[in-house]
Amino acid sequence: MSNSDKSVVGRLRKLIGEGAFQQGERLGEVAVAEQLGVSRTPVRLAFRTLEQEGLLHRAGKRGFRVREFTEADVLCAVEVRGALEGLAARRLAEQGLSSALAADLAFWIQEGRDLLAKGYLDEPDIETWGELNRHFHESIVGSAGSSVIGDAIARNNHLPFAAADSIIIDSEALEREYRKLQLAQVQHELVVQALRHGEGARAEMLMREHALIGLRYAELLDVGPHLPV
Amino acid sequence: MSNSDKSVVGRLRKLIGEGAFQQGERLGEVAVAEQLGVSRTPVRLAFRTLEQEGLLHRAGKRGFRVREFTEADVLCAVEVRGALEGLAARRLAEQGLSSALAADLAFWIQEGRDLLAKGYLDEPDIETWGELNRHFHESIVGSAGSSVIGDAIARNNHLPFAAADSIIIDSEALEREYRKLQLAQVQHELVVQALRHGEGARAEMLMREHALIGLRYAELLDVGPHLPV
DNA sequence: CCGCTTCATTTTGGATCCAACTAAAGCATA
DNA sequence: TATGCTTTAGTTGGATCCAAAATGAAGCGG
Repeated sequence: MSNSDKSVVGRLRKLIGEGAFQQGERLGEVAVAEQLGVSRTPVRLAFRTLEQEGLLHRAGKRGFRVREFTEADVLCAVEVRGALEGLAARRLAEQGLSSALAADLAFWIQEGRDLLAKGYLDEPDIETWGELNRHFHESIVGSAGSSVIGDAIARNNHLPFAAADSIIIDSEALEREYRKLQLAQVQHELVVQALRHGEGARAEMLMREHALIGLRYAELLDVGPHLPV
Repeated sequence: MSNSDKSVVGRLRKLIGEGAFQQGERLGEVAVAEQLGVSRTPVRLAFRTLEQEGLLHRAGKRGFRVREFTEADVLCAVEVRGALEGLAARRLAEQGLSSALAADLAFWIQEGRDLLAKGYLDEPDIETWGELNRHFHESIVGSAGSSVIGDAIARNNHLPFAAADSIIIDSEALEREYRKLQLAQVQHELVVQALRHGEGARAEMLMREHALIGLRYAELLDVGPHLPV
């Protein structure tokens, strides 16, 4: 809420995400406060927030430790997002798309088509895709009839590797990323198709699969064929 | 971590759950601090925790408001738990049950059978069922290979109506509750059966359905037949 | 009469102080 | 030498103080 408060939480989140602290390292309030140049109070507040976000957890009776993540945790966090976004998609399909939402989704679909139409990817496209991808996912989750799902996803997304916009990993291999985004675009369009037809189960499954694109699609794309789109 | 800190969070959680504050009511730090007889500091810490738990949310640029819940939110929170527990069950089925876990689950299944064997329910049984139900669910979620799912469920369970042990609502109508627990027991046993056979999809769906028992089964049980168990 | 600006009150954020508790080191004794 | 107790340093929680920001009201001007 306040500038500094947010900034302390944000800066710590960033530092943890960047691996500035060792996994499992004990964080003392005074040490962190000095490192960030603030007093203990905002750090204490931030620790509570970060604890709930899952980035820190209590170390016995005193202090906090940096949460350590295994590969299994990464996969699990992605699957959790898939399960939750899938739930949102199912609910949306079952309750029926409003025309406003249908138009909204169609707009982001078209944005994606436009982005990919030129047949390759360059640096600024990554940011553009991130934006439209975020809008697309937020439109679906935000229209599921309750903010509870969105909140759960937001909390899960605090794990740095779980967020939906962590698709782009390698900005060096833009050709592979282009093919990945082609697949993502196809999945987006299929999800919208399912939503339009009220196919709840299909929308859910497509969304769950879509969540895995950042993890499981890389090996396919190195050797796989180009998609005819 | 500290007594008072936990107690402030816990007391506020309880107060909010009991509806001591009006939905959407603005909570001032000083007011709450005086009401609880502590200084502002622990209240400020507690507010951050409760915000992350979803019980409070920021009111514009100043202060927090009590989160207001609609019926749709309640249903959604239960479905979220179902989706997450279902995910845990699926993963568990796919990775295979350890013999230790199989024994553990079998134990809680047997506890459930013993509890229901006498053919009716009395007051202390409610607490007993709550215990074994909690153990059963925790065993599954805690063995899914990562604490990420469990954390997400724990955060969701902070919504007072979403937790798995909020099945028992009406301790006046013990006969209906007995039939509800019979169904819950059957579902537990079916889940374990699916887990044993590695039937991931079935385990997931059973778990998701099981989550709805507190919401959607009441109307059935008023008029429905007794189960032959 | 309406709108903008300014001021005062209220509320929150940050810093500091003190007390309580924890963990570890050191000492003594068996 | 090992075990157990005591002491001590370090860390965290709670309270209070001060400053900054925001909200609401009052006053001024168009």
